[in-house]
Amino acid sequence: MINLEIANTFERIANLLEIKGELVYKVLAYRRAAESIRVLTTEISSMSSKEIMNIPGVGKAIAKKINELLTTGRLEFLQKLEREVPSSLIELLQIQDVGPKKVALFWKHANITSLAELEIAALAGHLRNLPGMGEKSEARILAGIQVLKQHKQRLPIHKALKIAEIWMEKIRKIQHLERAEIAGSLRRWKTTIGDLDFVGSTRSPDQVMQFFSSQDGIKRILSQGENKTSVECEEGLNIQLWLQPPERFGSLWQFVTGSKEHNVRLREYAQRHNLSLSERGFIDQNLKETLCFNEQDVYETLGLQYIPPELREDRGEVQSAISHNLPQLISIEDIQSDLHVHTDWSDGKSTLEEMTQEAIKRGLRILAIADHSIGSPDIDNGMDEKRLQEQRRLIKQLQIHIGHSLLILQGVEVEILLDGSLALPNDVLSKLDLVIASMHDHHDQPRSVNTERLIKAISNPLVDIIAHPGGREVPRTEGAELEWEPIFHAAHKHQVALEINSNPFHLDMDEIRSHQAVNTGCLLSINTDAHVSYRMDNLKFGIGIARRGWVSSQKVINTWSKAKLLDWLKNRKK
DNA sequence: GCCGTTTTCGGCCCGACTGTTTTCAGTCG
Repeated sequence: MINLEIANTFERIANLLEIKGELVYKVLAYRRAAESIRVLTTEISSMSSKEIMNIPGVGKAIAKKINELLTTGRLEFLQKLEREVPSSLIELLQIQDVGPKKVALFWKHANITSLAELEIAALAGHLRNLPGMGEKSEARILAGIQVLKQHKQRLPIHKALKIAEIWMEKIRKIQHLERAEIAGSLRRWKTTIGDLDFVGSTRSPDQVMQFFSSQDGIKRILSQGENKTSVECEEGLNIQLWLQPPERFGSLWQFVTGSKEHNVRLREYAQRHNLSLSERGFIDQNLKETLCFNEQDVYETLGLQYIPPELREDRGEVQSAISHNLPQLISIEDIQSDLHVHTDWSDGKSTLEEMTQEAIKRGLRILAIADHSIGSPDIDNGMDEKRLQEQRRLIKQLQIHIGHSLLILQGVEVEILLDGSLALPNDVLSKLDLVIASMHDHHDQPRSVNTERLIKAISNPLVDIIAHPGGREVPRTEGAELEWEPIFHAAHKHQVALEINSNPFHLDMDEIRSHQAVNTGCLLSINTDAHVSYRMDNLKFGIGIARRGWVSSQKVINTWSKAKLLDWLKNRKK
């Protein structure tokens, strides 16, 4: 059983216990354990019992359950729970404004156990007579069911960012608003975004909220107050605007940026120092306030190192900030090269010249052209020996033409075949400056087969980078199932860099794998995989993943100088 | 159910908003 399955099991237990009406702290304990396990960088099945007990949020009782899951694949506790509480109730928790108490109410007072039954009851007006319910609540629930039925998924980050930028512009034009910023999971660069959060400072909150909720593009107002207003926009996304006066802006921005789990951890730490922390600032036991104009003031008041938004997920960042031990995260300014772009020589839309000009415009020092090889699925004009030679000649000419500011390398994205061999022979690959290997099909093989296939490619001494190792395509497929640890060890041993692909449809490896890879000693490469010149702008998404994965610049070969990178390429061929 | 710079027991983050209520429970982030 893999970590994800174990984490999902505990999440399921938490949901069922919550509906059953179990003590909230017990529910919370299962949720915390589930989340720690989900982001663990080692497979639990390979851990000792002592190591398992060291997982944050895992104590005696949960460790015992993990052990039962690992040895039998089942859990008696969960099976008993499922006999008591219908599991079809869990999906009701996804409805807006429906929590565990309401679910239990519908179940116990109206014998409702599914989404369909709830909708029928709401349409028939049967919910309004339940204790604590009324017509308005019934209508809200019906609206919530409609939203859920529209299959509303979290948006990929690049789409959310586009919508957010439009709204940010609208919001900044509102009068009496002194400052406005993006917060929430978008500021933390999460791969998918559920809703948009904005924060602002003002002394006239009523007027600002009035302006905000009367903007074009709003479908309905979910709630409106002077501190917080929540609307659903026409794109189907919920948008929140939070306001505080300027002297409280820092604590507000910190709070709304989240994550919730990070904030809980931070507030617990504040409490141990006899301070109560909220979006309004700090308050001590004598009710004396400490206000935070800037976000940094929040962490400084607690004596902590400043924690960048991307790390605020309660994955040990507070502990590291206490000991002033946070990593120096990579930033977009550190990047000197893009080592994986395509041109119209294969399936790209831009020419060699256009890609080169774009790289110069972006201040890059090195650009590697890596068109698809023959043998790649859905590519009609994959590169073979002859066309690679031809392209090489043109690259040389282009290099002379543009001078020394940018070094153009000739690479290839060679297809990893089903048996792990490469689609081009070694004597062709050895003439190139850089070799990227990747697999684009047959992801549905068993985990061990996929793993072996990838490791065979990694072991080829001519391979420098493995691109998008898992092959996920958001949201179409999660890609190949892999045993990551042996892959990391092989990549480390053969000094092959693993890619963080910045294309928002890939973002592969993800942040957890990236963290794990670096911990195993692997080198990473962050590339755009741009198929048209302006897509080099996607780099920011790859950087977001790396920063969320605690990656510092030394581990990323794209931050290296020309000399260092060329040295590495030369030496590893030996 | 977890956990400890007052602790192996008694806590466990905090405020905003809504709706159904006459003072609060539920939900959310």
